[in-house]
Amino acid sequence: MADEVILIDGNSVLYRAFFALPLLSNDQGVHTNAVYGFTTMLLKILEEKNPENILVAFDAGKTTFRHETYKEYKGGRQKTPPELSEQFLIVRQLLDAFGIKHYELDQYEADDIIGTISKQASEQKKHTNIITGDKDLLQLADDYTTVSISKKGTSDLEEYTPATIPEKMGVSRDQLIDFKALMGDPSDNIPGVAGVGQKTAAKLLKQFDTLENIYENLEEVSGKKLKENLTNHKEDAFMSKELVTINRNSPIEISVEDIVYPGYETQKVVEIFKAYGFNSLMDRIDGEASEEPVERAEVNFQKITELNDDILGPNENIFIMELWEENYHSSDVVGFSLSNETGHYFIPTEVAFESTKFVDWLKNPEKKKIVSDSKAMKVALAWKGIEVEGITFDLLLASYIVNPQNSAHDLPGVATFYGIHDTSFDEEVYGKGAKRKLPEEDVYAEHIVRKAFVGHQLHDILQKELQENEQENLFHQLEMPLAIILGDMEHIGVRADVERLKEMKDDLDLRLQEIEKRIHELAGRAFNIDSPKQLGVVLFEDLGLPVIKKTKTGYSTAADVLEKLQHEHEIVDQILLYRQLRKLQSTYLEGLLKVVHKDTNKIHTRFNQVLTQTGRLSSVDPNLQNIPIRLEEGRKIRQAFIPSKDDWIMLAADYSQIELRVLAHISQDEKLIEAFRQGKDIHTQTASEVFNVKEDEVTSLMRRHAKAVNFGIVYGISDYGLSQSLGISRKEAGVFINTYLNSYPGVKKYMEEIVNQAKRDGYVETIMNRRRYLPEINARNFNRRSFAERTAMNSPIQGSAADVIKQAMIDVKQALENSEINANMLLQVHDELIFEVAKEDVDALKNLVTEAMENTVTLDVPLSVDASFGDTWYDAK
DNA sequence: TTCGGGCCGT
DNA sequence: GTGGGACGGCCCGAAG
Repeated sequence: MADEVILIDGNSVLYRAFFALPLLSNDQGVHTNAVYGFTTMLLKILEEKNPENILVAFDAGKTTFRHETYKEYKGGRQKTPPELSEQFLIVRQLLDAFGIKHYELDQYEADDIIGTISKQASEQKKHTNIITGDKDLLQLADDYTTVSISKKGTSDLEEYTPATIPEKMGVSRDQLIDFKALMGDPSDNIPGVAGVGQKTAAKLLKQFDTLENIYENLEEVSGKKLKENLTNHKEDAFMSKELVTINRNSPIEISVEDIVYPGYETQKVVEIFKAYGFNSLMDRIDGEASEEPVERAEVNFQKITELNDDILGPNENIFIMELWEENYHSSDVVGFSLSNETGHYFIPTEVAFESTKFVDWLKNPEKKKIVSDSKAMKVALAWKGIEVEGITFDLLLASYIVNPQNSAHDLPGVATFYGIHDTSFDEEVYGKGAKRKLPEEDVYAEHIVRKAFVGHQLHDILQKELQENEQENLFHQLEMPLAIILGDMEHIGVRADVERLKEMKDDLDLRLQEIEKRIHELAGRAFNIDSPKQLGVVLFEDLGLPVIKKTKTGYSTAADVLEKLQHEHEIVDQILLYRQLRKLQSTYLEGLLKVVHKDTNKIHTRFNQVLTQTGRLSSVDPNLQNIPIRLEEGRKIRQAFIPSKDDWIMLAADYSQIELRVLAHISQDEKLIEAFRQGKDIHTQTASEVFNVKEDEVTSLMRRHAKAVNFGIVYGISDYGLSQSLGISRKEAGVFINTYLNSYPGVKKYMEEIVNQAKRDGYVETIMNRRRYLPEINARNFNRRSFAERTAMNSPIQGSAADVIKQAMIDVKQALENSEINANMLLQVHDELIFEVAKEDVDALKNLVTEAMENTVTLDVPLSVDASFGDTWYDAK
């Protein structure tokens, strides 16, 4: 019905939404689930009801006039979770953005405000709809007033009118107050009459109509016990009645006329939705208006045709290099932009590279450049033979350090995150997919200039946040220098033995053909083995093998399932072999051949430095951090990674047990520290502790189990996870874990403390102050909370290990530059570094690298590095 | 073009 | 009692 008065019980709706929805949070770790739920409901109401007046009422505070009647009112209530408290502020901001009035009154509850306004409205014969999650408000229903209760805390509303209440509640509208007075309400600590519940209360009211009548005719009440209870708790009953009666004459200072709803301004709502990450709700706000472009600052810029000393004079510059492709090893340059105290400039690519002045400016370390993605810029320019210097601040990298959970790691994304809307997204300017193309120069010139324009603001913001988080060292001393080193490694590349790759591929082609033929024979028909769907039909329908596990879409044909079916049918082994070889073929042999640089036979990966939640790097195009090693067949792929020069060889140096050593250090567990100090085999040592035997009595099975437990500890253990990896029951796994934690009390204490710390601060930290925010650490959903808890345990370990090797890379690089050694650092694979080195320098390099890696940081346990070399990566083992 | 299943690494 | 190892990237087929 249009033109209704809408009255919303803010507290109740927010509470309901909070407990109904998973604990969402926006990019800054602010919880938003309740506000989100509230908003979906609000939008629905605005869409459906088109209200003329609307008010959201809130409870004012802890004490109310009801506490004068009964000081235990609402006593014993659980404290409002802090994740919810913070949302009460947000929801008020949201209402302001919508232009919706909200109101609270000292000493009164939201119910009383709503009761008073709805009384006014009814007297004016206005139709009113009350939205709440609390059935107590049903007493306000009348001929003009409908009460809507949200079901399960969602925006699903159930409407109650005086006509429908008896059916739904078992008593009439007029009896609701007496009903509650008899029953009481444990959640509000309202006593009611002891021994009287819903059924008895309804029965009594059916017979006597009102509370007063019951007491006037007490002798007619059936049941001795009940009569006794009523007599003994008469005071409770009438006090309860007083408590549950909504005050409809509260001294509010607003009236129906004051809560006229003018409609919202789209812009304001868009902003708040963006701020809290309600992207999915964007298209529900007024369609026409929401397409209005955000008002952006006017940016006047100059297109440069000739560089001069004035423009290039200043010492602080925001400098943007726009690349067309993601892969900066091969990308064209779209253009440059520059913003400094003299103005904003677009510099076309040709103008730039033909200008000696500009190239000199790039190379000049005195000319300070604040950039976005320094590694991309450095590598792209390196391919053109230019060594850019003077990069002092990488906006993307800083954004990652300050907010690793923000996945928008391009400049417009970062700007938007901070509420700056003066840039467009690349997709908006260039299009995406097949439609991606370069627009008119004016258009992309402005786009690129705008990126530089917002750089100043972002620089200020990020600098401040780095400082507040005490992450300036992490940023300036670790990540910034590392970006340069990684860029060098990527640009140098790794030489591939293309002939060897081709040989292996041809060989595999033949073998795969044979296996495929054999599988089709065994199946009795041809089908696509690469299709899990078709394979599932063959195995579980045609051949009738037992179904062990299902996936969302059908039968699971994963390796662990197939392994259990090995004895059922000959085809299973063939499929496992096929899978193994097919993986090598497609991902590694064909995959690597595709990315070998034609002229140099080198492979140039890109390390993503701003992606992982833990601080590790990742590697793409190709991923050189997952080249096979476990199975010999796959390991041979490493024979195709060779030095780039004659008489050079490959050297690999890896940290031994770095994560467990980090754990020993962080947890300060005495036994663990001692084990590493004495250079013990840690898995054997663990087995000896957990199984309570002497070290020389540890069997290989014990050691295997202990190793799995150690892994589990590092990953943030769950009994289920361990049971899966060891093929034992969950119970047995649980016993292992407990025994472990009791053997290493320091570790146990760490695990408990880190989870508490995460609950308190909302984040955990590494030894170098790298943060990970854990918004779901207090989630009520077991699953989400458990996951966050494991993450809290794991992230400081994995992340600190990542810090250590990053620092080691910087130290190694520095030591190499100070030496006469001819060598290149080529790859990082989480806990190992790969080099190529002139044969005569190999011993020197081995010493240098081992020394640098082992001493890069001082922990309370020694770090240990194993280094080995050979003619190929394969042989460096 | 996007998603899910599967599988490679630390 | 729940659902469940941590962090990634790339291949493929199938669906949109």
